[in-house]
Amino acid sequence: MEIDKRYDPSASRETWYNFWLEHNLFHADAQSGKPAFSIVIPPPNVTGKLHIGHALNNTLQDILSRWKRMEGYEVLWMPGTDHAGIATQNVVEKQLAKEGLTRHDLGREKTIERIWEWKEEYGNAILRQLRYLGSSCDWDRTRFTMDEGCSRAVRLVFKKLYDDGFLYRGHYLINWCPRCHTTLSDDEVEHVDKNGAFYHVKYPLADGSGHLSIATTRPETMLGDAAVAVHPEDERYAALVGREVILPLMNRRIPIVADSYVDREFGTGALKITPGHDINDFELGKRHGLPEINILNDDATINENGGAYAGLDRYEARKRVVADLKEQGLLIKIDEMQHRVGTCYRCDTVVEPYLSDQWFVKMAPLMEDPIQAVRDGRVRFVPKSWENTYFSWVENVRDWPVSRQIWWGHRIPVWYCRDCGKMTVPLEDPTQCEHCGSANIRQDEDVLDTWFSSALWPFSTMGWPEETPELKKFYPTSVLVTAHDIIYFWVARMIMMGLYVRKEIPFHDVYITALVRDEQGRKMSKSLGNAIDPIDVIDQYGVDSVRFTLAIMAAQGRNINLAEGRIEGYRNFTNKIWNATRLILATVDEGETFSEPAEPARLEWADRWIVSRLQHAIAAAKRGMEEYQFNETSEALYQFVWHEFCDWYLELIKPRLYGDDPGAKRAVQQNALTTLETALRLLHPVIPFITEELWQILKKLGVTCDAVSIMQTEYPKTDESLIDDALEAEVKTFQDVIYTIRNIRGELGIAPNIETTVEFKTASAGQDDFIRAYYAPMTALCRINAEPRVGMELEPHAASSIGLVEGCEIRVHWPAEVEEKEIERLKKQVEQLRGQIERREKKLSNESFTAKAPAEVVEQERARFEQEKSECATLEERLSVLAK
RNA sequence: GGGCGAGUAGCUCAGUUGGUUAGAGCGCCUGCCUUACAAGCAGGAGGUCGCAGGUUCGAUUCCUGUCUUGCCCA
Repeated sequence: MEIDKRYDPSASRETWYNFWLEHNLFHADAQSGKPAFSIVIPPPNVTGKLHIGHALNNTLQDILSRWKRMEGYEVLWMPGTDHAGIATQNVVEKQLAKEGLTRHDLGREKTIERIWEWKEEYGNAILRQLRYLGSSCDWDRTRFTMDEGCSRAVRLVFKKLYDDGFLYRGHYLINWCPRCHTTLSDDEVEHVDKNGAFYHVKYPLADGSGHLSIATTRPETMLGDAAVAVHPEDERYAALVGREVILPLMNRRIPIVADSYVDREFGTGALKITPGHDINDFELGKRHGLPEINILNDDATINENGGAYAGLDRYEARKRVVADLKEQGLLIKIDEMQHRVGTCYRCDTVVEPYLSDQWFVKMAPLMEDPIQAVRDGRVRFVPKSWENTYFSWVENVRDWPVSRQIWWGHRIPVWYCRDCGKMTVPLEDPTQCEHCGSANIRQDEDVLDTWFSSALWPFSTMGWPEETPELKKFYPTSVLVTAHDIIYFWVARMIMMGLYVRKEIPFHDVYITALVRDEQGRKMSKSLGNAIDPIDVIDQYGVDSVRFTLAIMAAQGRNINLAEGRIEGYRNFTNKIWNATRLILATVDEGETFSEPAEPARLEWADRWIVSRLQHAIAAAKRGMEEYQFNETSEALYQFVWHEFCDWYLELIKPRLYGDDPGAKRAVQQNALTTLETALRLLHPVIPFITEELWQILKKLGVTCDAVSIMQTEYPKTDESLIDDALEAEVKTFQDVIYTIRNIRGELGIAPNIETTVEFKTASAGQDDFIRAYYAPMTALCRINAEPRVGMELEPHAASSIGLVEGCEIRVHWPAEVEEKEIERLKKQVEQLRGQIERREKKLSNESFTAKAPAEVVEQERARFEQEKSECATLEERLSVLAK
């Protein structure tokens, strides 16, 4: 039977993904009697494109899902997207701009319609890309944060929070993006280092007796200054506290206050206070009862409070302010300074602290239970160290501003009465004020932060508030797989909402993946051009190779520095599996089947050995899966398939596969095929496509169970009775003999196609038997003379090299001209051995070692020491014969 | 300034009750188109495990300091 010389991953990907879909194999049955395993996908932005981080994250979720299915669980992997308020509205606004329109030209309703249209047409590209990756999500259940069910959940939770007193409206300083025209929560602001200037300015004392020097990086905000603050224990300024200065340019009298917030060492030790435009000043202002003066419009131009500067853009205003100060002789100096500037995480515009009316969620009381849930292990972070990150946020949590001044999203369900001024927060849209009955009401203009709906995702996707079969079966979910950068944004808030709304944690485990960076450890970004596009590399190397690479690199660390070369390396691995199968199949006749197990009597040591090794591989793979050590699983399987099954087993059985004993051939085919089939099942969660393709071929041969797909088969279990430690040790010795002979041949440059004579001067009768028993495979694996020369009393042979395995002298004969090479080789080995002997001797003569180290360690050392000494003596003797 | 990480082969990464000669992939060198695979086979070179102390019979591993570096926060 013949298959192609190379594996074609792209054809395979399409064929088998469609096959799984046709057979509905990803669908989770909420009525199933099997134990449940569930994952909700971290919903990617509906505008998103699959990047390598998604590829990693979803590969791992898919590995877990496929593995658990094979372990007999009813698995739900819930897919979906989030509406990504700002990002999505931006996309459509850009479209409108091309038509010369703004959203205000269109109006709210029409704009939202346009966004829906866009979403329907282009929105779910990323879900198609997840299919490309092989994700076994239950697509029938695909959800969207703005679909009817999720929106209903948002509405209910909002009302519950309001009724319970956890929502309030406040005039607060928030982060404002002047470009997106919206509020950002603290964690949507990224801080970047920028080169700026540090301006030293004179503020004259009101009584004309001199001036105070203040220093600022943002001189334009002085238009809104409400005070100057100094440290209460700062002797330089002690006499000035309580007096006033004249605010330059504005000619306003403002007080000098004392507050320990001020850092005496920094700048001049005197700080201008602008409560309307700096969060620390805002808090300081509250303490001192200072006015909050807002000098900005929402597009970051100066408003009427900025006097002569009204109408200027903030940066233009800065220039003018500085120029005017200079002209008036109030500018002392300008230093260069690096400082951190908050920018919008979506558009990189510098954000402004801005006074605004916002809805806030009171977080501290809601976070008490989430803190406890992680403390007592109801929710477990893997790796555990991420708990620190979680705690550092939840224990210092600030109230959560949930208003967003955009149109795309869940509109805040609050109506204000123009007559009585009270608020109505109903479940259904109202026609009148519930307090005074007036119809003169208006709905809040803002929408909710996208993360508000994301926080409900684990239960809103399962049909809450209905107590659906899905909720009963699959909630709480088993594990959440996500990256560390959204522990604040998302993970903590899901735990909070789960506990608040359902009195239940949303998931048991939180597996935090590493971040994928480029090979130099830099963030992958469009502007650097260092991003690896998963779709590109899937097309280039095949999806299984990409998945295997991500899995084997998914150690529990912080970063994965991904080099494309590694994908190529693991592409070769998939091809290796393909060709191993090809080798066996080539020996199978057309129409032949293998539904019977091999007859044990016809099997040989090599067969029992590979089966024994397989048990170790199964155990390692399972351990890795259970502990989220996907790299361990992948590594163990790679090692087994390539370096044990292919390198040794297949080489060892070739004589039988190609031989003329039909009974032996059939038995070894059976053993090889079942071992291969087991390996395919072990690998399936990681590399689903090639394993399915090969498994289907084996199925036709009757090697497999009769399941429709490898997806439905059982994940292999270790059978302890098949582990044969004695045999494994014996084979290890056999391999050492082969390595020794190959090494000598290689070092001496004896060509592989030249047959050499090798003789074995054994150290015991048992060794004699061993060499004779394994002699035939030795001839095949390292081209040695068919005639065994074995014995304890062999005469020395002049033209030969010596290698030693467990005291047995292995003499490889060579033609005279390699004598010099042999001397070199021996010298190198003797030198190495002497070093080791010296080190060990030192150790053994150290009395504190022999006295304090465990007896078995000392014994082991001593045995090795004796062994090495005797080997060294043999080689030295040989060297002296050759060198004379 | 505070917190959390990282530093192991030329590159990218593994490495736990502390104990042979520290591993893998890629790259490199030598030889092979050996009837599965040149995306392959066989052999080889390459590391004082960032640096300095400490604990220990013994440290890549535990502790302290230090340098470099990444991320988060102020």
